[in-house]
Amino acid sequence: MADVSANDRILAAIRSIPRGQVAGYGHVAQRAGLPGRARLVARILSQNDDPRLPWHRVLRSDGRIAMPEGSRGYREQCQRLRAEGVVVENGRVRGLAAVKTLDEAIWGPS
DNA sequence: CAGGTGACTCTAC
DNA sequence: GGTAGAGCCACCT
Repeated sequence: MADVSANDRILAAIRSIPRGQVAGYGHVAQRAGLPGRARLVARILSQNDDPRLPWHRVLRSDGRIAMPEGSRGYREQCQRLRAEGVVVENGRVRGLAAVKTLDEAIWGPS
């Protein structure tokens, strides 16, 4: 059990996302040491139970909300992002490119 | 063990 | 920028 569960690593990666910032599933997965497991991240979030987990900061590679429009989580995510200063337009997030550029500035070039 | 599903990603048209 | 097809991994029936 010496290894930390991938689940916890993913949660930690999401937790390390600064407020007002957003990240992609693939990005989070890679940061958690699980390249290509973006689907796993999605599953974790769908099963997660932690209300203080900034899951709303996790978006798709297209910078879009990762759920059906009109869904309850969809509205919640959109509202929370706006509350943090993130610009959301038509289910899409603006400034995603800036995030990609700052991704190394946030987590470090390693 | 096989088949189906999902808060995904990539490439091609 | 949108749509379509294939690839991917973990979980459920």
